[in-house]
Amino acid sequence: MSETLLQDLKARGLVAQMTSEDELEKHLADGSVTLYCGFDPTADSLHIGSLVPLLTLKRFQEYGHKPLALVGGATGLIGDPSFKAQERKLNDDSTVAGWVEKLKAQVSAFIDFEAGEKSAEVVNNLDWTQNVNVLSFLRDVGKHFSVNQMIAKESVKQRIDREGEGISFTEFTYMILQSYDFQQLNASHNCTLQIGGSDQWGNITGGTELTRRMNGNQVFGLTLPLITKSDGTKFGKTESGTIWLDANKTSPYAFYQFWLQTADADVYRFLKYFTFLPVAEIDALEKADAERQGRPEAQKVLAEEVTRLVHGESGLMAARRITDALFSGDTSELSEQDYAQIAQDGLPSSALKTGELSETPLTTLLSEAGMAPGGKQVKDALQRNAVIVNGQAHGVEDNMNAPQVFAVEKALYGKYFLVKLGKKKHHLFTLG
RNA sequence: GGUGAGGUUCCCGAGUGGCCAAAGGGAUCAGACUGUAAAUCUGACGCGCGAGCUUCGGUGGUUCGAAUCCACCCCUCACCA
Repeated sequence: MSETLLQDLKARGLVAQMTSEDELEKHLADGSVTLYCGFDPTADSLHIGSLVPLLTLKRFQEYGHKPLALVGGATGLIGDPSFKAQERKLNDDSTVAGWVEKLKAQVSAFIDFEAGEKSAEVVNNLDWTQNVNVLSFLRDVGKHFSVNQMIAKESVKQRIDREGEGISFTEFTYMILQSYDFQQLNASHNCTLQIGGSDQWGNITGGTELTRRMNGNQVFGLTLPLITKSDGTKFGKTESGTIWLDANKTSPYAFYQFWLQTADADVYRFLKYFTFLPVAEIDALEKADAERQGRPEAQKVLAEEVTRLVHGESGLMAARRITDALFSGDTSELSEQDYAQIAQDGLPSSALKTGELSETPLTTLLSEAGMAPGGKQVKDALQRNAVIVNGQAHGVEDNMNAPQVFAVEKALYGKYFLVKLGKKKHHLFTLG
């Protein structure tokens, strides 16, 4: 690799801010550096918002550095106030402890633990926080923080300035805890770099400062950009909610579809953020797409690359299998095995109880199957003939006609009904 | 503890006795056009196929009638102590 890591990161647009660029460049060139990134347990799975930092740890490792993934067993109990509009509810400690275990496993999938000197490690800040004595913490650590400076941080400013909001001492202290993590990791692992989202800048610089004061060492910080979408909506959410990394919460198929639906205006940027394809290759793809009329290739490349990174080759194959089946237009050509496979691969599916059909309107049936949040949406689709069962469109007149719509003789292979609501939502009903 | 401002349907936010299932915006969903993209236009958007049913922090009350008035309570925020 003739390019340096920092050059690559910059070319990808992955650097938001960093502490003293020249010195960091020199430091990284000097040899293997130990760096860390924290992930707080705020749910039982990470979502794609954490993907950029995770992949960045991996990028560092590929360039010969040693990544530490910190799981916030302690900080997760407090809650990071950075750029949060409101004070958050505290989660109880057994819940957080359970989440910590899940995150550990998830984070581990992205970095290499068998890489000699640069082997990754997972650490938990509860380990060095839980037995700290309040008084010594206040005297040894707290003394290094100026409340004036803390209040001035952009990340808490809106909470302090905004009419009608406030910040508890608990959340206000979060920054000190995170700073303490950096100082501890510097002492125990010779960790000299922290990376994180751009919202973490205040917390990270707090840590570099504390480490300098307590350990006398110069350490560095680098933040990654906030992922934005061209249409201004929040990245990582869809109609069905958050896109999680856990295959049980977001199936590889749904995950693949998420990336496939990326807007043209975002897709090349996302390729740089979320894949390991060389920047030159991405630029070439963009050029090729622009020259060719019609549908670009980029979304497909993005979906394949990211799905493979998160769910592996088998997850990707499953996602593609379903996608090909559902969007090729002609689902009647699918074999019986294909249907069995589709359900197993992650397409939402449910059993159909023939006995209850006469009592159940389609609106209830489909919304309860999870195809729509309420019967109203199904009704709306029915009025537009947008409900398609095994290739046949149905309108409102069939609403109370479930037994006919789902008549056994119409089932494919005697048991399957593939229902399509609108253009993108599919559900497989199985008799029995 | 005191003073002030607040708590409305996913979010923001109007509404101060009937015309309120509750303005407007956002988000979301469906349709048209497309390329499973964007933009645009159309429709939906408490629940219910429907008759209808249940909402405006909570509980009681006034009234023919309450999101709106009264009492008490809970919660949030700001400032002061």
